[in-house]
Amino acid sequence: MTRLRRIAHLDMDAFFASVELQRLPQLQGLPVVIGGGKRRIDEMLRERHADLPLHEIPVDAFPRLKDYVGRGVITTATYPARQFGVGSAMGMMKAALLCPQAIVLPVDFEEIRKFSYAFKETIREIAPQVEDRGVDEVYIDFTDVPGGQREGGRVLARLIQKSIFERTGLTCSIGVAPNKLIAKMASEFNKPNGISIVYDDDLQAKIWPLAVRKINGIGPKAEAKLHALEIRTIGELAARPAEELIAQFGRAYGAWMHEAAWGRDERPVVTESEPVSMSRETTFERDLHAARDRAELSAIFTDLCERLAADLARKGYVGRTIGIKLRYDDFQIATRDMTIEHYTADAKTIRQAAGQCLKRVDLSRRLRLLGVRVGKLARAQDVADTSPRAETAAPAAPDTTSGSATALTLDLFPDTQDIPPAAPG
DNA sequence: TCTGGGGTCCTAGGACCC
DNA sequence: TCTGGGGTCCTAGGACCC
Repeated sequence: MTRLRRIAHLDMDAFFASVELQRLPQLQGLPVVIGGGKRRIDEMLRERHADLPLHEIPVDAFPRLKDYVGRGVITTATYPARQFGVGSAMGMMKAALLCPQAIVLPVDFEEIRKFSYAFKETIREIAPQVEDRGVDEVYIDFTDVPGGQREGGRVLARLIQKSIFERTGLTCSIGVAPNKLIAKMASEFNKPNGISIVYDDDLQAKIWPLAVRKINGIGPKAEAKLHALEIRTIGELAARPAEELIAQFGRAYGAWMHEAAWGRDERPVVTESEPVSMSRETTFERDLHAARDRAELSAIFTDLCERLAADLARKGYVGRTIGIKLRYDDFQIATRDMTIEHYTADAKTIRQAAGQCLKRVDLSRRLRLLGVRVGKLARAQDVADTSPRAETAAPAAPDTTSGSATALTLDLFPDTQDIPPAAPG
């Protein structure tokens, strides 16, 4: 029997919300959304109901969307919440209009990581070729796994679903297809807790009727442009000559689009990869101005650098390109970066370089977000010269640890005298 | 009262080198 | 006083994804 290439895409169902519902079964069946602000609602609950275990806290005690104030977006909505039109990436304020009675919970990253690790380990024990696509998604190469060919992959998919449920209590949806592109689309066909098997021959019947936006890699911009060309479905995309798409979208993207519409994708399942960059960013509770809110911004900036340095250290990486990101009140984004001579994971070095970058952007406008990024990463152990000392190693340099905090605070958002005051409003 | 935070990859121009 | 290519690195922005 010839062995077919069988690739699975597995997507956990409403992952963030489902994880919470493991601890809070009394919310089962209710509209619940995860996301939003930085307040620890679960901690508030625990304070107020310190005498009760989590699963006994009355449903009435949970905060509702209509009471929510803040700038967050929804990370995940339970299926009952989705009935109201509430979904991922929607602003909380808009969601509150659609479903005011929905319960709001914050993301518990620690818990999410535990469940993420658990379901991925479960999969690897059955099928070792797993590609990480974030906390709640993976690709799996079924091709050479025992049973991976039976019923086109359905038997193995069922085994994985059952094993994940037994270990975590969570459900997932799986698509199995000849490649990653189709598998990704297929995993959406029978959500939640579904399995969907697609063969090469199913292209016309199952893929071509779908909207072009269903292709992983066609986003809102490309979709709008395709619509302007009267291309709405994948079939309509496939009907256009590659040359036309290349003329419209450029050599690489146009050619890729054409291949995607014909269901062709040879990308392998990549089981290991190295990070390219790490970053920390934060959206302020209210827009801030470099001159007027200098102290506040400075403190936030330092905190971002320190957290980023801690991330790098914890994961064992150093980097050479240090950059900043701003989002202005009109949502326009500006980035600046610079590459330094020596790899670093040191908070002060990062802050110093990022401070240089800040001097090169317009700080007269109100800011909504500030971010710090380190790129050009290398493993700390692979780079000889990475200790914080090495970066500033003037032989006789005095230890400036105690005094430098002040110096760094002063040099941040420099020359603020030159910055015109913010427009009134 | 719209619109989070963490990533990847691509493009394109300029510097600089051979 | 005119005119090469190729290659790599750096930087800024943007599309897209989870």
